[in-house]
Amino acid sequence: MGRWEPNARGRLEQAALELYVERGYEQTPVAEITKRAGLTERTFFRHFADKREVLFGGSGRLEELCAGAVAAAPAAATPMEAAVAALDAAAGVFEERGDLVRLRQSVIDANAELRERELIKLASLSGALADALRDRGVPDLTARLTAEAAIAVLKVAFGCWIHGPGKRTLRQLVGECVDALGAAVAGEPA
Amino acid sequence: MGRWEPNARGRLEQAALELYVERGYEQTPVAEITKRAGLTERTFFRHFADKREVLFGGSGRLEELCAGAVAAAPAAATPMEAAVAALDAAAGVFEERGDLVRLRQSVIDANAELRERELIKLASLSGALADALRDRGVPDLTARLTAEAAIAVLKVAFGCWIHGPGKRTLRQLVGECVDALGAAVAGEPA
DNA sequence: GCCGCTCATGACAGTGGCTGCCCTCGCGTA
DNA sequence: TACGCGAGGGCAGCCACTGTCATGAGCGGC
Repeated sequence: MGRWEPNARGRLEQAALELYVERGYEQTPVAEITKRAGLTERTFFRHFADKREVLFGGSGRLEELCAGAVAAAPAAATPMEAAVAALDAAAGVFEERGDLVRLRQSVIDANAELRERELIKLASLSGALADALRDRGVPDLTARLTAEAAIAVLKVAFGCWIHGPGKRTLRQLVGECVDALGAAVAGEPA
Repeated sequence: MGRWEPNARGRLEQAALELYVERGYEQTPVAEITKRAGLTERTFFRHFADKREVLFGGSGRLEELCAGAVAAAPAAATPMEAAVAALDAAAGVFEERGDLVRLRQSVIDANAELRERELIKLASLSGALADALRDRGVPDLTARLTAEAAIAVLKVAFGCWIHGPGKRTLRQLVGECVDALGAAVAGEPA
C-alpha cells in the first residue's frame, strides 16, 4: 500500500468518461473530474496534456497494433491488403469493447473539440500506417495514399457500425467499404 | 466615413497572419492581434469563434466552390470524376494565391491546434462533397467513400505541392494522386 | 538503522482564451 | 426629431493550463 491509491491515471480516465456522459464535456470542469478521482487538478495535467486527451489514452496502443499488423502481413500481400490487415486488427479491438467504445463515441460526437482531437488521432494513425508500409518497401506516394484510403474506410465503416442497425460486425463493414471504395475509385458509375 | 475604420474582420485576419508568422501562433496573444488591427479583444471574438478560426475564414467559400463543381459536373460523370472536378476547382483557388497559401500553411504546420482545426475543415469539406454527390443520386456509402477518397487525394497532393520541389502544378499532382490511388486500391503490388 | 535520492502528488499563483452583460454612439428611418 | 439598430468598447469573471516549490512514502546503499 503506497502513499496514494494506485492507478491515478485510470481513475482519472474513468471519472472523466463518467462525467462527460453525465453532464457533457463542456459542462465538466477538470476540477470535477479530479474531485471524483480523489486527486488535484494539477495531477490531471501531469497525466494528460489537456482536458481532451483523457479520452484518447488508447490511441498509442492502437497505432502500435496497426503498425504491427502491417509488418506481419505476408510478404506477397499488396499494400492495400497489408493496410486492410491493420484495419481488421483495429476492428477486433473495437468489437471486444463494444459498449465502452459506443459510450466514448457518443461523447466525442457531441463535441466539436473532441471531434477535432479524434481526427488528429486518425491522421496520426494514417501516418503510422504509411510508415509501416514504407518499411515494407512501398514507395512513399503509394504508402501515403494507401494509408489515407484505409483510414477513409475505417471512418466510414466505423460510422456505419456505431450508428447503423447493428446487424453486421465491424470487420464485415470494413470489407464492404473496401469493396465499395474499390468500385468508386475504379470509376464505376453511380 | 463611419464611426469606425471599415473591414474590421479583414484587418484582424491580416494582423493575425502577420503576427503568427512573426512570433508563432502560441506566442501571439489575441490582445496583440487586436492591438495591431486597432480593435479590442472583445471584438475579435465577435468575428471569430476562437483564436484558430481567424486563419480559416475562407473554408466556407471553398466548400461552396467544391459542392458547386460537383453539381456542375456532366450528368454522365462517375462519382469519382465529379469529385475530381471539385478538387480541380479547389486546386485552382490555391494556385491563384500560391504565396499566401504557403505562408498560411507554414503557420498551420507549426502548431498542433491549428493542424486539428485544418483537419476538421477538411472533414467538413468531405461532408459537403458527400452531400453534393448524394444530390446527384449517388448512394450514401459510395458518396461518403468517394468524398473521403477525394480528400485523401487532396491532402497528399497538397502536401507534395507545398513541400515538394515545386515543378508540377497542384492540378497535375491531383491527377497523379488519383491515378496512384486507383492503382493502390485496385490491389497493385508494391 | 539512518541517509539521501526518487518520484508521484499537493499547493498556489499567474497567464491567457473566451463569455456575459451592459454601455456608447453614428446612422438610417419613420 | 425621435427612435431603434448594429458595430464596437469596457469590464468582470470562469476555466484551461503552466511554472515553481513543497511534501513525504518507498528504497537502495552503507
